[in-house]
Amino acid sequence: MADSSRATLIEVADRARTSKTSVSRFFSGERDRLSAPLQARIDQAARELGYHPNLMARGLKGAGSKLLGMVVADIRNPFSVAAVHAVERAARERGYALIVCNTDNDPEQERRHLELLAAYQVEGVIVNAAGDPHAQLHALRHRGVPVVLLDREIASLESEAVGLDDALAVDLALDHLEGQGYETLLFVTNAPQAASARKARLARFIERSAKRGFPVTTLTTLEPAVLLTTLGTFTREAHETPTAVLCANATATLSVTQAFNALHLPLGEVGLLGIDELDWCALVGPGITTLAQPFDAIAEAALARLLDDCSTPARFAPHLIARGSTRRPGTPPALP
Amino acid sequence: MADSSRATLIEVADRARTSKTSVSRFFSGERDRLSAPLQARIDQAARELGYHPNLMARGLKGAGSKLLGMVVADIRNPFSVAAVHAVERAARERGYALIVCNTDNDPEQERRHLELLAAYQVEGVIVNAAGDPHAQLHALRHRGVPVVLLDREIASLESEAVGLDDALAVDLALDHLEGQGYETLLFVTNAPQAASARKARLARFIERSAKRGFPVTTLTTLEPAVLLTTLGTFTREAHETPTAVLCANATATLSVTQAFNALHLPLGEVGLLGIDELDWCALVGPGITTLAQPFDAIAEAALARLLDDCSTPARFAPHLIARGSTRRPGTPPALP
DNA sequence: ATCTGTGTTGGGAACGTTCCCATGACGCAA
DNA sequence: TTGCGTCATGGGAACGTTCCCAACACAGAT
Repeated sequence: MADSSRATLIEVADRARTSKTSVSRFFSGERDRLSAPLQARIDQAARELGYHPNLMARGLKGAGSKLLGMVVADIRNPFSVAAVHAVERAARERGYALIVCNTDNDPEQERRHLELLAAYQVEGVIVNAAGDPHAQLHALRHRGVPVVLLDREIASLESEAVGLDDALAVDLALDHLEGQGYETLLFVTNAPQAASARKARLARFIERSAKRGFPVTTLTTLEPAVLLTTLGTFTREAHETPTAVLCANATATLSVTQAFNALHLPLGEVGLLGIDELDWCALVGPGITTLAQPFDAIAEAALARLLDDCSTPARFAPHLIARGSTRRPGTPPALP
Repeated sequence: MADSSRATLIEVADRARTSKTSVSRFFSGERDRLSAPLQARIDQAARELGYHPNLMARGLKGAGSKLLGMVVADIRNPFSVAAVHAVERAARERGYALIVCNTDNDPEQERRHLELLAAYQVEGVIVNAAGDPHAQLHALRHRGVPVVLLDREIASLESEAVGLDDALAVDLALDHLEGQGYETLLFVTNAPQAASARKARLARFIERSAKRGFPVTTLTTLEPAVLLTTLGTFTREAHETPTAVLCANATATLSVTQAFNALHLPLGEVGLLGIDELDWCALVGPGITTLAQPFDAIAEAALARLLDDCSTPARFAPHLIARGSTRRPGTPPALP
């Protein structure tokens, strides 16, 4: 049975003694237009032949490919993993498959991948941009393929971005750190470059810090040597007031934690708060306080924009997970 | 310019005053069969029209779809992330795109995804199986679509598995732990069930331990409550000899580390070694010793089997990364 | 001068589907 | 009876490619 090597619509039609049109209808949701006996015959014939529609052929002839594309800047980044997971899940629930492409932060790869996705007639693309491939994105858009930007904006397509509310995230972080008694703050991020979320967070930090009248200290590299010396002098110079470090994202949190380790900085006495929750944050020393992103909501919103193009909210609030790294010695645990 | 909304082969041909055949050749690697002036004309016409081949159409007409499918059991598992990253990269280098599907360990999803991939005419499938979808796999195989199993074997397709050399990994772990002076060992894994790698590692641990004459202690759940009590009594009862815990994979390492934390077990004094390297392993206490998998080699081998079907080695040796968690107090650091 | 080979080009038929339109059959109002 | 919607079905032309085969030109060998 089930010689499934290549059953086609026509073979099913022949076996069910009907026409390809009817079989096509049967498999593309117009089943109710067929009489009961015919439906039964088709169903049986298809089952016997192990028939499954060829989605390439379907995609060719105008009908939707039921494919979505997702381009991520670095799939090993925990942020991307969480995002991919959430998006895949949301897509699946809507009957779409997801082609995931990784660019390793290479704009050239990004361009190539976008062209590839276009070539596969995807019905929508979610981009976590590494560069600024506006040519490719506009081409897609112009073809009628909707595009949603995740976490990183691009100047020419600003309106379509979905992601964390960066300003709010920084505000929450500062409120928490201030509430815990930290006064001198250092903001650490990897080079902002084209990544708009990093830029937005950095800008907000500078703006808010200035407004509070605190000295504004930022570091925009994760280069280990620089990080070590900066962190070293920062904590030494400011040691008369409680100091803390705010990390702009998962990558920064990892590097900074490594630096804390190398310098034997006492977590908590020197505060540490990271944007992005990671599964090891609870494990290091007294635990690292983080702001977690609501990925399911973000993914859901991205798909809604893509497919239903109802304009769901685009910016989401993070969730504070308070741990020991922002509890100064002798201070009671923060209330939940 | 670049009204790329839907340029087709024929439009390019018309504009270049030639035939679709020539344009087709130009875009499918037979460029050198065309005279230089013709090539130039086609190139210019295509560029002006912003033409890109429609891969759906190409995939339809027998020619390869240049698509590969990958089904992973849990994309949030660091193992899967590393595997996906390596496979995507290797695939890209060979000119293939990768559809990544996540099953969240649900056999039903797995079946669905395999059927989906078949429907997209993928040219090969890499499966990190959650269940035992042998019907779907055989159907694919029978259709001429090669299948490679990653990390988890399936009884009926045993020959095609690629992954870590589980027995060797356990042996290396035991050698290292023994060399560091640990005598009483506990092996922790999530429930083996259908996951053959877990089973293989567990079996090897039992076999080797028995051969050495040590008591064989294993735990096959990561349920926090059970883990805590087991770990507690294990370290208490055996405290006259140096004890250590061996974790079967990344997930186990995470859970066990959490338990160590909760119980305030001193890392190193109680040994800890995990199979699978994780980016936070260097950060927890004195660092956690791990056995890293050579993902690039594994991915390369998987693709080689898939596409060139040369039978490259199927089992790979892990790489020991010795850290503080397997260094007993008063012992000098292990030699590299 | 004719034959044969090689290199370049084009025409037409697939591939498996969807979709437009045509065909009957049937029931019901005129 | 005729006329006319409605329902169930089928035939054929797309969709954008690739690939087989034919055609032609031009070289060198006979």
